[in-house]
Amino acid sequence: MTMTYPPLSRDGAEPLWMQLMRALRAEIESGVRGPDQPLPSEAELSDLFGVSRTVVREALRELVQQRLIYKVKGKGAFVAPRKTELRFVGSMSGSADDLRESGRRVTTQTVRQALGEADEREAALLRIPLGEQVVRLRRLRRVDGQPWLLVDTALPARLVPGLERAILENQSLYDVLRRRYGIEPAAADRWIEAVFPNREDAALLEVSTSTPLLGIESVAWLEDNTRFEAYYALHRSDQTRFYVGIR
Amino acid sequence: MTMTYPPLSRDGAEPLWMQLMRALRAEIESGVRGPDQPLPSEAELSDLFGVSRTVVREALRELVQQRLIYKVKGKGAFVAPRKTELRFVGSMSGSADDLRESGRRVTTQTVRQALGEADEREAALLRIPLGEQVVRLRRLRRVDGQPWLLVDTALPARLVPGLERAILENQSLYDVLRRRYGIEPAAADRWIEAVFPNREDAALLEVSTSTPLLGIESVAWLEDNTRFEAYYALHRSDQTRFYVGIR
DNA sequence: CGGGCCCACTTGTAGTTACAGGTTCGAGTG
DNA sequence: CACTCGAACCTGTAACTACAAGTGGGCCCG
Repeated sequence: MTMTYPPLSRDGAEPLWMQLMRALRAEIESGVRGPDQPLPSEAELSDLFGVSRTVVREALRELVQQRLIYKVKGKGAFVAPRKTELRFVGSMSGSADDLRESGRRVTTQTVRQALGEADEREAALLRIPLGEQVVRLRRLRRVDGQPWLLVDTALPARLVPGLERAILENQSLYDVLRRRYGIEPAAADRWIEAVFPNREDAALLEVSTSTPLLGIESVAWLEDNTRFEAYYALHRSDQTRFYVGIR
Repeated sequence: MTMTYPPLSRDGAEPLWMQLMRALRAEIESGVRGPDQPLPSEAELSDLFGVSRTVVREALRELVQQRLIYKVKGKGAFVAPRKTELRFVGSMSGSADDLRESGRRVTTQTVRQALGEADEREAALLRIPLGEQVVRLRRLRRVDGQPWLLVDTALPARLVPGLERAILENQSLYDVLRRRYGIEPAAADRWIEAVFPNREDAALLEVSTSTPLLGIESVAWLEDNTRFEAYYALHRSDQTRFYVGIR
């Protein structure tokens, strides 16, 4: 299997290791090498591409981190099986859609809806400058009349002009984002913790301040890595549980 | 701020970069450097610890990946803001593998390990008849010495003969399942809730019975839909949060 | 006093060498 | 024939050098 590789450019526009990483990734994703098939050794790649082992190792390190390959000391580097790694395939949506399908009556009440300036936490999560305009939403979601979820959402105003005036009652925010702003979520990070609510949140959720709740922080982004939404949700888990599927 | 660092051991038991990474991480997590405060430059660290810049860069790279620091070209490395947000990557595994990679000392203590007959919950989750033999495990996982996770696992004895006698201390259960029984997890469902521990569990986790914990129920299955594992895990979330990446 | 440039310092990239430690496989030995 | 042991090969760790490229402060000049 003697592949012909495009030569690497040494004009300094792009690091050698990145070019090499791309070349190897393209080859792997093309499927030329099956799962668990070995890549050429570092020394061989070094010769093949005319670069130092430093560059080769840097490129392989990146591929390992992307979980496209794995390395075994003393043996070599191998194509990782299951190109779609097992991951949490959670409801990308704010869960409204899923619940609706289950035949329950889901209502969403907007408690607050306003323009504001990003505080430190929002700026960090959304990767925007401190003080940049954001649309803030505080929404209470009920299922069959019972308080379920209290969500504080922040979105960069630049991405969603006019959202501070949109009617969101009983709508899925993700639906609005998709239809009105063409926003297609690509991925998200979420952190889940067990917390107590403060007095105000407890009142809205109709629980005592000593009821343990799920606190869920989330940041979601587009294909191009633009962060478009950050939220913190308080989830009553005394009646139901938060579901995560992994496929 | 002239810190006194413990000297690095050169006996080869642990790579220099990992020792250095640990030393820097301990310092950062102790809080002596505030958020966005600069670390010593690579050259300074090199001198301070008497190692090459190679070792320093390797250690810093690891800390960047753990999101404890960030680097800016031409300026330096800085303590990342956001609290001690220890990373807990959720993939398929029981989290042991992921944590181990982050260079922390993960120990697993088997509190109980026995054969038994499936109760109603286990039978329903595993889709086996009531009373069929199951292997039950109760394991306590510590990270850097601190109790982290208490897991009650049930597996159909038919699928894992002899597991009730296997030595599981400090091993990843998923590793054992894979190597010894050829079990390859294909998917899983998980439900997360916020709960209080009972007295016994609280004692094991070294928290009070009024500390809110994450309760995680999980059932995992093979490609052919055979359920091979059901567990309920209690997760301390006062020190770290449960992370879910959605891609 | 203001502006621009240079220099010192920083991280990033790339090359080199050396050796440690794990894996594989075949030659030689009992 | 089985078994061992070493050679060859692999990745991991560590050292060194060199230069590119970004940052920031201070000095000099107009």
